[in-house]
Amino acid sequence: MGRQPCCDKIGLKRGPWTVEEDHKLMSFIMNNGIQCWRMIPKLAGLLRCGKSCRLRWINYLRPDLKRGVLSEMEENQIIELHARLGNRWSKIASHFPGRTDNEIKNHWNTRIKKRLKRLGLDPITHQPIQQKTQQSHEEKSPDSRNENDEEEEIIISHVLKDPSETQVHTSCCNNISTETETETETETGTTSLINKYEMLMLTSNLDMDLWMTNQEMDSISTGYRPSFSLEDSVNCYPNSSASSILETSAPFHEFAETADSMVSWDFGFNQFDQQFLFPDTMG
DNA sequence: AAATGCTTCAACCGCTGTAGG
DNA sequence: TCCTACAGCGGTTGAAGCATT
Repeated sequence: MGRQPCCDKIGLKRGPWTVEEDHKLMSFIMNNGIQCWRMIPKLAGLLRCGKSCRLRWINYLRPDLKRGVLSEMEENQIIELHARLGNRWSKIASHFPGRTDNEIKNHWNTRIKKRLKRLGLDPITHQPIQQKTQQSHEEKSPDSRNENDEEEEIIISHVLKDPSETQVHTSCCNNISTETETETETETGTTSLINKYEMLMLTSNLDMDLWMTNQEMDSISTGYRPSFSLEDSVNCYPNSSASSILETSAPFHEFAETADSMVSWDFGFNQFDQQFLFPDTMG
């Protein structure tokens, strides 16, 4: 006989998570860690399947998540990594501490894909769509070219570069500006999300000290450091309430200071997930 | 103000590799 | 060795919000 089924799917809740559910899941994980996703909804008093809990934690509740719009540099790095790795979102996400594969995948499908198409590049092969590119260039007289055109050319030449030229890429990314729409249009959503998160943190009776201690101990025992820089997170929201999260949450601030000394950034979420195992706190 | 279309992204679905029984 | 659960992954969906008519 094999294992017990993951969930019978009868009487389980689906759809968007409520604040109460988030609170329950977050409190449980903060205090007990993660050992078996199947057991978590039962132990936490949630009418969800373990898979749903896992997804909610990874994509939304994890305290090290970097919230807010992806930076220009991140976006260009995604393009480069996608050219090298294809649709391997988790691999790509592993290069962006605090970003989830789902987030990057969504960003790719909703923004970058369109951007590349607009630039005359095939989003799958990253090669120019020859006819269209030629045609569009012929249609434009030299006078009609604007700054965006120049910027697009920089991106095209950049994407077509040998992917191994990462160093060149990184420095060149700093000069590439994406569409101005991105910054402002997501501001409202981001602020709302941060406010929700802030409320969750403040209303949750979370043992952050225990959490931080476990993080510290685990990193010592495994030699692994968490992939997290709150400084980076704050940079995403220069005028939002994110900074107030730091101010009102001392453990986070301490964590940020610890994170400042981190050296290695290149590891995946698989490793990240491992650090949430707290064997000493599980029954 | 209402209707319609578009965009975004959280959440689900189904598949795969791995490992337990 | 086989069966099955589990974790993780990528593709897809649909609700909600926003923009346009």
